[in-house]
Amino acid sequence: MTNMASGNTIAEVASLIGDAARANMLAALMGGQALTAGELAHHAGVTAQTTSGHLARMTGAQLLTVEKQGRHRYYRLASPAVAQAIHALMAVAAEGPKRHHPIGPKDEALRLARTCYDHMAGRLALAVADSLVRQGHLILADGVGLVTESGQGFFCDFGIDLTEAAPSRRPLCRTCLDWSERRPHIAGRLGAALLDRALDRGWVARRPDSRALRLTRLGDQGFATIFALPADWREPGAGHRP
Amino acid sequence: MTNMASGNTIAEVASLIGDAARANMLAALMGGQALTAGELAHHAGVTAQTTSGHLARMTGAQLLTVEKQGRHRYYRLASPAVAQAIHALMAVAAEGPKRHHPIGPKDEALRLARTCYDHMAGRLALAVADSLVRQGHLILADGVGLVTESGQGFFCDFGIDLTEAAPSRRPLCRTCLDWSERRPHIAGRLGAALLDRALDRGWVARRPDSRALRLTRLGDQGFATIFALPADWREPGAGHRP
DNA sequence: GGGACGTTTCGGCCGGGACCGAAGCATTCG
DNA sequence: CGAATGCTTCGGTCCCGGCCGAAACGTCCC
Repeated sequence: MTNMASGNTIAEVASLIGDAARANMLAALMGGQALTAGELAHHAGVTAQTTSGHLARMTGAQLLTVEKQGRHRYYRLASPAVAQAIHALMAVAAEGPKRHHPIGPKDEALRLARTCYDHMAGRLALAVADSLVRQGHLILADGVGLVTESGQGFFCDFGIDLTEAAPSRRPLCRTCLDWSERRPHIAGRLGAALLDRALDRGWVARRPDSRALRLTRLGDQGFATIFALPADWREPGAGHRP
Repeated sequence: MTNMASGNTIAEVASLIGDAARANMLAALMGGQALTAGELAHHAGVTAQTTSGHLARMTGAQLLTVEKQGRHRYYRLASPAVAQAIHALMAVAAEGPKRHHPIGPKDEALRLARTCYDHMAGRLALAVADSLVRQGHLILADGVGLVTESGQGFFCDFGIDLTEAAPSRRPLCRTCLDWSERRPHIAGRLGAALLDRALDRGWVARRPDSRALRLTRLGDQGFATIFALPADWREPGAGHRP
């Protein structure tokens, strides 16, 4: 009974995530898009009424935010902190049972390029990160990234303003351990901005019902030239030792 | 019903954490020490039988590890990933309700110096981090830290070998958002090593039943001279604008 | 050996909450 | 306006799991 404070609220949060239906909804929202109550019900595999209750509780606890639009209600994760917590739980869940590649061959598209909350992941994201490091635009070490002098210019040319006086405490460039391969890709504000620009330019497009990203013909060229990707970046092991 | 894989195991993990009694035990273990079943029962405020059940489930799910020693059983967090997940959940729990300093004045010792899983936190840790940055031994930015050339020497002199060819993928220097103040302190392997050395040298000592650290007379001197701490490092706001 | 202590197992109680069917609002469209 | 659609509220069922008392097991000490 020393300091029992703050211990119980983490239990509330965790128990909210600790239900199969809700966890599935949250995992679906890790895609970064806002989803309607109906879509979330579908992801969770429960009826609309049940879903409604779940969503009410999660928004009440500030895990989600709602935005009503016509007769739809769009839900999204309330903050990067929530995404990070879910990510951390996924990491723990993945390391428990010793099945390292049990996910199956089904989702090759996911392994190639997908969204991870608000940034890109998959081999494309790894190739981009490797490339930025190789060109000296980014120093990637020990779980973080630092934008170099030359990087500032590069990202600015690419349409990303990094100077922003940071009203938010959100880190500029975190890294995120990739789920398919085992190497870090770019997350944080920089990661989000990269995804935004790539979507703006039509280099990648979201798929309807999946976190996978479709690499367009335009993007195929664009990434290869601007980021100077190696020819074999689609290969699973590429980039391990340049 | 797109990709429901992996969603349900995170629910299992989260639901394990999502119980008040278990959450209290885990929070207690965030101190980094191994604790006996009895101590954990005390922290959780439930009987020994109940605790036993909880601990069995958590070790079964690889959240905890046990080590039996005589008639005691020592439990600790099974991995840094578990600690990180709990940390992330704490962050979410803290940002929900808008009470920023509700914790109370009681635990001044905690605010001054405490352990956070395996490294130091509190104003002492902040002062150390500030100091290392000021002296150019460390670059702290965007949620990560990089050890500079001069830092390599400094830490080596202090008894920390950083060269270790990293058999573990664990980041050398992560940062961790401090709970009392709002600034980052040093975590990761470097953070753990700093705490170890400080304990070795008798600069700080663990308190019996709390995460708070006691700063010894020796440590008072030691930190001040080796790390060149400013005179006012004990003040809550110190270091904000050097 | 006997007794104290730490921990686990068993059995039973009981409450919270996940779930669904049916009905009630709200919004959009014909 | 009425019908269709998306979502919520209400009422009721049911089961999972947290909790404790009692008792067994293992370990240390005298």
